[in-house]
Amino acid sequence: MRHILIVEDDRTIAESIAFILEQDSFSCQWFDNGTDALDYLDNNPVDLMLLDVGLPDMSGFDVLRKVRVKSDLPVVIITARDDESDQVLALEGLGANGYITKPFSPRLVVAHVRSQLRRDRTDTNPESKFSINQAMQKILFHNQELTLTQTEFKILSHLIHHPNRVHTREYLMKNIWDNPVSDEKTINTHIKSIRKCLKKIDESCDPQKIILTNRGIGYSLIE
Amino acid sequence: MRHILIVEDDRTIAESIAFILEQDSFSCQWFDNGTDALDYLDNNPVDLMLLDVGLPDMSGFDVLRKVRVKSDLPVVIITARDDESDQVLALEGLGANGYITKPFSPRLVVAHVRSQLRRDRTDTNPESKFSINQAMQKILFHNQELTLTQTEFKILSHLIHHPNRVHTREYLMKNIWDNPVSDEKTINTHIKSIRKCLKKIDESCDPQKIILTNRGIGYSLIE
DNA sequence: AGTTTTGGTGAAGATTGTGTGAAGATTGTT
DNA sequence: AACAATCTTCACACAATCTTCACCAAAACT
Repeated sequence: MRHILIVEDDRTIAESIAFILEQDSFSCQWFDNGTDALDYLDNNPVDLMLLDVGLPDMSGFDVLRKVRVKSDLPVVIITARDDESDQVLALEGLGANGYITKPFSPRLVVAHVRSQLRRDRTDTNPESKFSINQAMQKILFHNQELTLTQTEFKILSHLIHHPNRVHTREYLMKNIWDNPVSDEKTINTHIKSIRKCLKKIDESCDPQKIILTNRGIGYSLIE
Repeated sequence: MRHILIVEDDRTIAESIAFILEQDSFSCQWFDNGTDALDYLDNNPVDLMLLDVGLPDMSGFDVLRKVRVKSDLPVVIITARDDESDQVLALEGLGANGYITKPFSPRLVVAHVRSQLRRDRTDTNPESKFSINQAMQKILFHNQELTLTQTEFKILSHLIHHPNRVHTREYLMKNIWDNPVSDEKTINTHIKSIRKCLKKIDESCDPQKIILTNRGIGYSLIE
């Protein structure tokens, strides 16, 4: 569960944000001033900070400045002032990660929070045995690199991006080959080599249980 | 140098964004439609995508959807519609990373771009075997100077600036040559000479392990 | 059980990509 | 203009990869 730190001196706003975030299975901690929030941050694991600019003891920008001395924590600014130069300052000068102007709906806040945390999730997705490094065109399986050919890489990417879902041969053909090959059996062969690669990394695994054959339809990757 | 993909059908807007980003030492590639942009994305290393919603051939949201099938590339939406539910959809439902509503100043765009890219910075890497002196157009390898021709310098610079990442031949062609040469094999030859230079400095190294060939894709430098 | 359909497998051949040296073209210098 | 340095292209050899195919195994259906 992700833990969100809310720094906002308007109790009503803070509570409505907390309420909606908690419904979305985040946990929240609220402070109405910068000092306490910074203190809390020093001693508690926080995943993201929602930070109002207008605080009683110091500006939200000052809070952000102090946070940035120590960490890269995602910080989303909340403000009543819809001033573009403020936004530029926050995002570029101070290292904010997002910027929401009041009035806003609670859903927008959740959207921003999710958007910021999305990357972390994919980086370290402990549930999946796979991770993809698109830039390097590499796929890790149990944190070990698979040596795949380009076609194999494309097929496995598709499966990983939509796990637990059947990919028909027809679909794979259309999406992986620019000018589709004539024989659908070709895919069988590629799946075979992918399975062989998996087996090479983890001798004890059963590749047919990881990449499932859906008879008469296609293949699917099980998480 | 970070490479930004701009997808925007209004030429004036696209050019002003590109201009300001290039001043800020980003490199840009512009397309006025989604199809071409997606095609480009398949074959080129892009660090961030600026995506207009109103495109001639498909909605920006559709483009984003297709991008997300394959990658976690940071995507910042640009739109004329200041509609909160659109923003929620983009950020939460489709996985956009940022959202800018028109009209906006170029500086705000830069701020968003910087904000998104801040996290994965790899500027000063003390572990690298390479160091670049841009002003002198010199590259040191194990603290010894490489004697490179101008083209070789440009290629190796690109690789060093984005290590652990595949550079397609297409990408290198476009970014290194002003008027691209016709034959992609030319790159092979330059890579060959760069590898030879490395070998000359460090007899014991394996240049093919340092500059990796990614068959069918391109080359990448391993750190 | 026998038959039919579908998937798995390995191997062969076709296709494509890569490394290499050398030749010719281009550029820069004296 | 002559020369040197550098860049581009090319042809060839070789290696990796893709596709196809024939054959066998497994499952589904009668």
